[in-house]
Amino acid sequence: MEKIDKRANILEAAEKLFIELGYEATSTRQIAKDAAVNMAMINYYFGSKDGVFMEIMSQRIADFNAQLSCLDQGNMSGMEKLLKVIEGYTTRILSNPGFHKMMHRELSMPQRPEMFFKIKNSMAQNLMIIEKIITDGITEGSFRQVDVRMLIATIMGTISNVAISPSKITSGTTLDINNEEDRELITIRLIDHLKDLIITYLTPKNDT
Amino acid sequence: MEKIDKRANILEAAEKLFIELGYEATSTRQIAKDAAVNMAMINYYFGSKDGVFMEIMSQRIADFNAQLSCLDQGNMSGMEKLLKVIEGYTTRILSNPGFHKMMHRELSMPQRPEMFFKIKNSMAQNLMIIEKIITDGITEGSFRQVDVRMLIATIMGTISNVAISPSKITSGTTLDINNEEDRELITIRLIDHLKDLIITYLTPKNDT
DNA sequence: AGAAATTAATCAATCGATTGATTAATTTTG
DNA sequence: CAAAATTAATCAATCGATTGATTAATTTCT
Repeated sequence: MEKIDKRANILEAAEKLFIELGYEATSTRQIAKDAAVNMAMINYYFGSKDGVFMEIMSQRIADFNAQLSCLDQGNMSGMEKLLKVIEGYTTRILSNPGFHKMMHRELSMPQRPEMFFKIKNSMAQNLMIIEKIITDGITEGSFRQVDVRMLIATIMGTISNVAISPSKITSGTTLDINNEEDRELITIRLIDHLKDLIITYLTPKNDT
Repeated sequence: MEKIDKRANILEAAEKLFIELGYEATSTRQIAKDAAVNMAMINYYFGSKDGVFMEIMSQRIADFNAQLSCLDQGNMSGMEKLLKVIEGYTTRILSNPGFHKMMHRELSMPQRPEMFFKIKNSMAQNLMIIEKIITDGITEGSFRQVDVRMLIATIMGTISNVAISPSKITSGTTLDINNEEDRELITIRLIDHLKDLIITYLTPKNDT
């Protein structure tokens, strides 16, 4: 029988190569080879190399957004909401740092405008969720007055930095973000740090 | 007379294209065209496309390190030192966000190992400067006890995020990091934010 | 100084290799 | 048998690099 899903094979092999080599440096021949599939299958299933890329990105982004859209509910306090969202983002992004790396790379080369805007909009959407929570918190006085956009850059930037930068740099000399066990430890450590940072920074000072 | 420096022209045109399109997507033909130079001049002066890229990166990195290596001196307090370094980094990186973008892109594709390690080492060096300041501050009790590496990820990540992400996302709806005037405003805003954040986060709590 | 020799700079043309994509033929499946 | 899936072979286009020839500038020799 050995019925193999060639379509899925292509997606899997392509994602791995795109992450590793980037879009341009990845050839359709290499994708076909790694997927153990004839070259023409790529165009048969996805129309083009671009089609493969779009499919991968769209899937992951949709998946990402779906898992995060259900985080902001419930009658929690502003701080509880914010910490919950941060924890969700961190866990989600660090669960697949390779894809996050690829996404950022793509965002830094606005060559495929369609994909560029898809990523940008996805980010903007997530950003607005956080922005609303912080702004509301400031309005009702439970948060200090801060530069909201810059604070969001701090949150997102910290997560990205841990996900993308060579882990030997970020997390110390021993941990490797590409190792599953280490990644769990890094994730916990990052969440703890962000919580501590946000609580310390946003909690109003009790003046006399 | 009109003696033009073709070598410099090539470097300038190439950097612009590398930033905009990425290494792979930039053709030597386009570089030659934009530099108003014959194709063969690229190989004549730099040996190869890779040679051009290496030259650009090496120059910028050396320049960057030179400008920053002189920041950590003087008999300032730990906090003063740290804020000074952060201000220096921010100013320097935001003065050329395009290059920073390209550097991160390159760091996410370890295809040219030589360049990868050059960038990595440059970053590691800068990282160690900050780490020492923070660690010393913690030891002597002027800083709170925090996860140093993660805090560095926050500092670097925040700066990178502002430099790299589409500015409409980071800095609000009106500012554009590619506009010179806006960039100045963003730089000031980012420095203010980081100072506020770091001071708030690292200043020991005055318990009862 | 001036002719001769040497080096540096520049060019058009083209190389072989590789790219993404397509075709036409074949096999598998329902 | 007909539709879908798969293959090998091939397409034009583009890639980075190199060639041999030509011109401009510099150095050497007398």
